[in-house]
Amino acid sequence: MNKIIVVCGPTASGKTALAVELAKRYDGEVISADSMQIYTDMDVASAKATPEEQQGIPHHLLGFLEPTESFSVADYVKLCDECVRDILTRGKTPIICGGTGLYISSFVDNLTFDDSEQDFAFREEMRRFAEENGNAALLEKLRGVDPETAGTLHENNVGRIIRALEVYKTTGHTISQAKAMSRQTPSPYEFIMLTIDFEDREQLRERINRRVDIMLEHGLVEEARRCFEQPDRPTAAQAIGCKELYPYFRGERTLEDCVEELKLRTRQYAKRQMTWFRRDERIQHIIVGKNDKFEDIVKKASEIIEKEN
RNA sequence: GCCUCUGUAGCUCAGUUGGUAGAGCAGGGGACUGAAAAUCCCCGUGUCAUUGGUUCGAUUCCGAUCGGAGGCA
Repeated sequence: MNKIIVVCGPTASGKTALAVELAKRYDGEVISADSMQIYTDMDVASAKATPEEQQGIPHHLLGFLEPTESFSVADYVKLCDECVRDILTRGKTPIICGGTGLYISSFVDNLTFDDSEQDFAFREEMRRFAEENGNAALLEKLRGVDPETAGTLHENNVGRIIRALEVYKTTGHTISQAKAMSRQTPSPYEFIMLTIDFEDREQLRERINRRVDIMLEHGLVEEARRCFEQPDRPTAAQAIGCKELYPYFRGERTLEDCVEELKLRTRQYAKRQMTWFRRDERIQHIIVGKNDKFEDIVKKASEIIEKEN
């Protein structure tokens, strides 16, 4: 095996189990590609592989950062690369597994991020500007310095507009230029990319529902409460499975209602993930039929891998 | 039993002074380069409960029937 295996797909699709099984077959180690599993104290909500699920296979980039810390794609790409090098040096197969499309494609495309800083004060200033003058005015501001990017953004996408302005302010070049520069060298690695898809969307819906129920049994409420009581979590607070329970902690809604909301939000998230993975033509789809067992999925994956390698 | 209100998109409801209807949510599709489990964009034909009547024309007015809610006995 001289290629890197990537296992992506929507939440609750069974990526973790598949990655571990593939690691056993191809002498691999798993590198997580998940923006929430990087954190400590998010084990249940982020569905981090438990020691039993890991089955002795080494897992990287899981739970190494305090939830109060912020993190970015740039950090991810750097850390992921370190893991890959390390694993390859030891003669093993890296298996990248996760659902954060941005992280995965940034690594696979070997994006290079320059040293531009994040300027939170500037972001705040721009946010206020938009509130006072309207989103359209903010977009016009961007059009003045980077018409190309401005043309691709909708005025309501304030966050992206601000980011584009921030790049210009902190680096002097536009985000369009930065994008072009970030793609100068293709990845030195070769990848076999797999995603798990379902014949019928209802299958995934059922898996999601079942998984949320299991999370509750595993202490999701207590974990979410810790998140609720520690508000200074920049990224971690966005985790699905935490914020949906806040109305319950505030006494505004019943736990049952919040759990329904959580399932709904998870389904919607899964849909966005599928959109992401559908777009990338390098990704090969493993279609899971209604009667397929885990072994069938592993078999389909192995066939693709053996053909590609 | 009588009276009142009500029956419109999967759900909650607008609306049409009579010319076959539209929001939110859900759902579907899409975008995505430093907080991405986030952020944002696009997509609305449905026997207007059923059935008679009035009318050029009824989802809209009138009657009956069948659901639902409330009130009085």
